[in-house]
Amino acid sequence: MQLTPAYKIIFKKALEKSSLKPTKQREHIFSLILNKKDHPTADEIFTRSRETMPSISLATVYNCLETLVESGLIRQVNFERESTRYCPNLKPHAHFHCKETGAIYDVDLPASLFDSLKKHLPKNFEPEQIDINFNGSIHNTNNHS
Amino acid sequence: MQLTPAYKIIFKKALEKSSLKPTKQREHIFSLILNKKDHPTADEIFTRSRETMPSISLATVYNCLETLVESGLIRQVNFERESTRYCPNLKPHAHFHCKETGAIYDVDLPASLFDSLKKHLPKNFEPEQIDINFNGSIHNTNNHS
DNA sequence: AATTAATTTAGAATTATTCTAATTACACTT
DNA sequence: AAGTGTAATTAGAATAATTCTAAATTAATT
Repeated sequence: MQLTPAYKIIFKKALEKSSLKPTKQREHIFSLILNKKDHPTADEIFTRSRETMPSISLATVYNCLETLVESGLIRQVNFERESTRYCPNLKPHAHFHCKETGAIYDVDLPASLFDSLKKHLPKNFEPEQIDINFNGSIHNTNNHS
Repeated sequence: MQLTPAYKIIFKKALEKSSLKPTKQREHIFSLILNKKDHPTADEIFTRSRETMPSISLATVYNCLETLVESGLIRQVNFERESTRYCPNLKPHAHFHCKETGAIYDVDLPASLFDSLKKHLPKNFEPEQIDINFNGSIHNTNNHS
């Protein structure tokens, strides 16, 4: 679980911009989220972290996730009131939540779509973030003969 | 806190479609949400309910809200992991959450926008619901001279 | 090495929601 | 009208994700 040199620089810069320190724990958690691009919960991240960093605590996982989000390195994803999930994809995209399996999929969207959404807001509404969440199921498209 | 005759019919039909009973408590909570179009939490609804129906319990409020949502009479709105809020607006719309005041505003959107969103899904993804949430602040547009 | 500030840690506390089991209400039969 | 059965309501306990607290550790700086 290692950051590539390129990501290591991004990581350090993003934290230093808010005068936060690039600690072992923060780097560990960031690399973990980057390298397995599902959308893990804090608790899943905690469990995975312990495999290679057995001394890390759950509180630290929560703390690190918070700082990574604040620094803009990862995003939070919420579906209903399920546990918050974390996502390293910073491109404009939506999420699809399969109600059967619980899996979450990224859905890339053109930036223009986000722009046309914004046009429907009153002029004095200043959105900072737009979350688009689909909820549904995934059909099986197997060919039965 | 009374339902209009027209809404009373809608209410009964929606529940009976799922063979649920149009009870006093369910009607009370539905009318409460309809008549004050903010986006109250279960606990706020509980408090307001007790003013005119002091014997109602919090569990009943949760139960009723669940059945109203299932029957399609109201919608749930979630922001991050804040308490779930409830919304009687069934037209296609998004929500804007003011991070300063916590207030939630309905933002009407043309159905066509939801359609173009759906076009970006893989063909076998079947969305049942689409939630669009803006998070941000509201600028003051006063004229200072 | 001493000082300071930030970070991590373990465990307690919080809070929204769900669960459980008992009671009540109501429609339908006798 | 009394009895039966099913659904709904109720109070309070239980759950689970997250936050808080206070102490311990780490790292940077004098």
